[in-house]
Amino acid sequence: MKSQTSHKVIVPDAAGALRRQYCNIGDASLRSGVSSKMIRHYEATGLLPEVHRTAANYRLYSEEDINQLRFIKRARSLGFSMKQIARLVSLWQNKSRSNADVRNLAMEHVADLDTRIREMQEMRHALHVLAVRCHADGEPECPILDSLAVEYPDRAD
Amino acid sequence: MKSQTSHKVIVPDAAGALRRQYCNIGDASLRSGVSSKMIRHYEATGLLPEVHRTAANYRLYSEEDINQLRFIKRARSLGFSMKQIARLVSLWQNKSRSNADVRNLAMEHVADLDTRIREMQEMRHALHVLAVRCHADGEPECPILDSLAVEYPDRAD
DNA sequence: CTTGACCTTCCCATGATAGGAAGCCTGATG
DNA sequence: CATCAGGCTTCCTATCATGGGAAGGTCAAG
Repeated sequence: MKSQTSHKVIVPDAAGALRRQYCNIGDASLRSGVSSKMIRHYEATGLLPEVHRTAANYRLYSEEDINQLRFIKRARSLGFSMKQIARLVSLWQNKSRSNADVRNLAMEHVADLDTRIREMQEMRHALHVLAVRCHADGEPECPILDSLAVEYPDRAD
Repeated sequence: MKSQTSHKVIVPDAAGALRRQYCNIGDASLRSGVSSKMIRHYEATGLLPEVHRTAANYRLYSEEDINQLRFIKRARSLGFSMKQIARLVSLWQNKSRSNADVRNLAMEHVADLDTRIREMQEMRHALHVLAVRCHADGEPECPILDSLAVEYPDRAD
């Protein structure tokens, strides 16, 4: 069985002592708010390091690992992409990072959010204008459908 | 070869006459603004009917087909999902539809947009607050990372 | 020893879109 | 008529973040 993986294996002898510091993926999930599925996925994509394993191949998470999961969780809740989060984690762990780099990353994401918010507000506005023009009286006549069905524009967007 | 498909085949005899009314997928794409890829995809998922084919199995699009593509294109640009668009198309083609149904569908989507806009505005706000607190002076000290790295919250979200 | 709750890996699905390969068809040119 | 470009066909793959589920191994309590 996979003897050439790089993570350290916690041998049974040491299990008693180490169980106090390490927890299984289920507990890591509970304590971080990240599902076990996603924890494994983050590991597979390199966002998380390969953690320790028991002799039975169970993953073992340290406090530090769990803090990293929480970091990722919070970054996700701010809408950062996985790629951005990978950069954030790397900055976080780099003691000689520049806070300017972090802020640039954040502002890049803010600009991205602004774009998407604006697009959705435009959709929202257009739709709402159509909806208030609709009598909604049970008749087939409907300005919303009429607007979608305009015939003339013979050009690609 | 696939003799049991349901679409009508335009036989070569009729080709001359029908070429004036029908166009290939590339032209349909240009005239509707929907990529050929997506036109085929919409057909595969049942959003579009199976169109006519030439004897060589090329798809042929009528004016009506192209209008339906434009309808879909505009609904997409308003952010409706494919499922919602399927409902919209079906209402559009139902001459005894109720405009109340259409407006309900639209308002459902408006509510959805509102939710997503609000979520993104909250992210945007939180991030911006952090970003303006960051000196961005090249030092490692960074309130953005600090905020992501808070240690205490030992609970699932 | 059995049982149930956990863990492992592997595969599949979502939704809308795009890229690409391999092969056939068509129209225009030499 | 032969050829060549470009358009068409189908089929497979990828994206992004997430989750569902199967088949099988592990562990602790009874």
